[in-house]
Amino acid sequence: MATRREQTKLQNRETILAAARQVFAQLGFATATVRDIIRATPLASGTFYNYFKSKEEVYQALRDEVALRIRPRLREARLQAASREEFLAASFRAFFQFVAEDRGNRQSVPERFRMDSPEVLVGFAELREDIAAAMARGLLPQTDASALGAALTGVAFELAEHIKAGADVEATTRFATALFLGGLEALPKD
Amino acid sequence: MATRREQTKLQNRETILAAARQVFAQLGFATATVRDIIRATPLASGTFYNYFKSKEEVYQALRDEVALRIRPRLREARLQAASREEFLAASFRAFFQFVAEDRGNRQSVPERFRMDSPEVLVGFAELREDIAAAMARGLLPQTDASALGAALTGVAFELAEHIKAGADVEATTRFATALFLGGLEALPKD
Amino acid sequence: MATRREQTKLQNRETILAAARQVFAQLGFATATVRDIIRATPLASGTFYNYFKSKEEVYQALRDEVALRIRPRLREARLQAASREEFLAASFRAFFQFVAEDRGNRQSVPERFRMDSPEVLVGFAELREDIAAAMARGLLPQTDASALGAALTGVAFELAEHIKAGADVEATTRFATALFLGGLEALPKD
Amino acid sequence: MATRREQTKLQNRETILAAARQVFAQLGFATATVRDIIRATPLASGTFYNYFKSKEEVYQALRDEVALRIRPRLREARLQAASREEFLAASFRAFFQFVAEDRGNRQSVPERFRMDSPEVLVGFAELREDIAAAMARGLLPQTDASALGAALTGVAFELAEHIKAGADVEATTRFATALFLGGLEALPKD
DNA sequence: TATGAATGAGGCTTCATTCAT
DNA sequence: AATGAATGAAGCCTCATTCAT
Repeated sequence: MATRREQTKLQNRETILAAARQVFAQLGFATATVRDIIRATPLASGTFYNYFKSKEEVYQALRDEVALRIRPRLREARLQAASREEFLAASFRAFFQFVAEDRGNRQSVPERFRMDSPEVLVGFAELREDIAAAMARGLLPQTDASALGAALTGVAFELAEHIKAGADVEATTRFATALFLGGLEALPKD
Repeated sequence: MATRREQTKLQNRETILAAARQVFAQLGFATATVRDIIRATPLASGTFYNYFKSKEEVYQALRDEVALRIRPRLREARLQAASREEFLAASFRAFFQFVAEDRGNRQSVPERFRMDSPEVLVGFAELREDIAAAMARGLLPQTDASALGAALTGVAFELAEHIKAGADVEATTRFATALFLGGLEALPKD
Repeated sequence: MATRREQTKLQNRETILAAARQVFAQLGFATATVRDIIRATPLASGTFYNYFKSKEEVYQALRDEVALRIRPRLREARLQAASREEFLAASFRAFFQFVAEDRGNRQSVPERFRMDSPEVLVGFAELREDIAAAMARGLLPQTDASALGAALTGVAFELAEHIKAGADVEATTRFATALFLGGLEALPKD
Repeated sequence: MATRREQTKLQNRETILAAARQVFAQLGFATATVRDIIRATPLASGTFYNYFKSKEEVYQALRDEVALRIRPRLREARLQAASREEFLAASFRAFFQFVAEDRGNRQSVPERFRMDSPEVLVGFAELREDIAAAMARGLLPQTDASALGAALTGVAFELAEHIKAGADVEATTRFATALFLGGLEALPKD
């Protein structure tokens, strides 16, 4: 039974997370303070600590949320791909769509290129695995998997900024896909 | 002869900048404090303020230094390019070499992808200009210049991490160059 | 039948007191917090306040318990004494035995020489009365009753530390008794 | 050269120590807070930390001061003693006089019977040594040195309370001396 | 009566900055 | 110009206590 109290608890947690999202987006993780988060909330300072032990912990929770939403989508896109084009297009599209959705509700990746949290690192690890698997499947050419991963990531994140600024998802996906489709042919073979 | 005094002044400025470089590299910009910088210095706390108004200002100065060293090299590489391949290869090589040099003396870009300082933005602007010029010159195909700039930037910065981790400059340059050389052909025309 | 409820109440009170004893013994009164006590309990924080208004009040209650156990014994020992030696020996023995018992079950006086709680003060008052009575009975010489009380108390408490550290009750009693037996003869008469 | 600044520094240190003395005396060590000390001072909160790292450190400094003043006096009294009576009387007198002096300027042993600081423990160790030496010299009878030390200490501290309350130093010294002079004769021999 | 989340005062400490020397 | 102590705002966090359920 979801009693009133339990509801309030969930609500408070959400309130704090929402405030943290906003504050991190505005100030960046390192600059933001727990106080800033609390101030962006109608709650008392002590209440924060009933839900999270520290700024790090909220951040973690936020990250987990984001990663939980995006990672499965990316994975699926990559695993289901039947052709090289699909592999690339589906991946970019999934990512850009995600960013576009977030554009509205500000649930987004707080900082441009803050890519060292555990969750994100797991995401990168998954990408590397999937690239290796795709190479094995013949979907991608045998080349430096690590460099290829970096290139894909770099282009994706950098174009994501365009998406955030209002660029079209499909057009951007086409651009990135074409770039790699052509580029992969030319890459030095391992 | 005011020279002695002026020398000391320059020296103190350098002392502070060196300390700041070290501290930012170790703690990151946001975590580092003015105190940390002063502590890494034989100078007194008040002295810091004779040279810089705040942590931000030292950071700025550091950025300027870096940009001053890298930007002309990039510009030159791009302007002198006689062919598409040279345009790409020379740019990537200049950037990766710069990063590789910094690898040693720790003068490096403190944080991964902190690309919002004025100096860096100027760098981006220059890139956009040069891409437009290259398109006009027929060196690059007519495509979305902004997206292309983003893709180049993304790949460059992301592969720079590989360089920092010890990857070979020439091999990495070849990889990035081949990727774009092939990719550019396939890009949707504007 | 309100008995069940009353039992629970008593039980909760005991639970809290036991936790407080443990916590005070470990952290000392001033360092210990109400939270610490609650944490050492299966009860909720609010419940504490159904039984005690504050940390001070639990402490008081604990004191009262201790005093309730030791004071009658001391009183009886002094009142029943038929000779000076018995007066001294029985008093010391009663006190040292009590301390020795506590040695085991950790119900002990948490802090060395915290002698300002009302209950303890009553104990001192009783001592003074009994000394005066003993002087009247001729059991003790006519001397400064207050100073004598202080001396007895000082020796008793200080030797109690030896008892806590494992010293023998009888030997310690003999020592203290002999000291005062001899000393009383020599005291300046009032 | 004692520049103005150095003087101010010394003065501030003294200001803090004085405030700490007062605060500890009033609230006890554990209850007192750094804030309390600062508030008893015209200084800013941060200034405290220019002089002491923590409450513990001020306390230590205070202890050292007290111990530095009383310990040599006690030592000398005991070492110079030519007779048993002198040994006892000089010791008690030195201690009671010290307490009496402090009565006025509130520099006193802050808490009744807070006898576990390092400095105080050194004082006890010295007492034990001196008792052993006095036994060797024949000044004190061969008996349980540790128990004797405890008895002396207990009587001294407890009677010190009388002194603080205004009792006469000489009379109290006579009382304590007589007690032990008589008592020592009667003690069980080792 | 028991619960435990919410509250906000208040503890400790570090920080950027000023300013007398 | 250099110094470094003083300042007090502001960070983090824990605490005692209340109060709706």
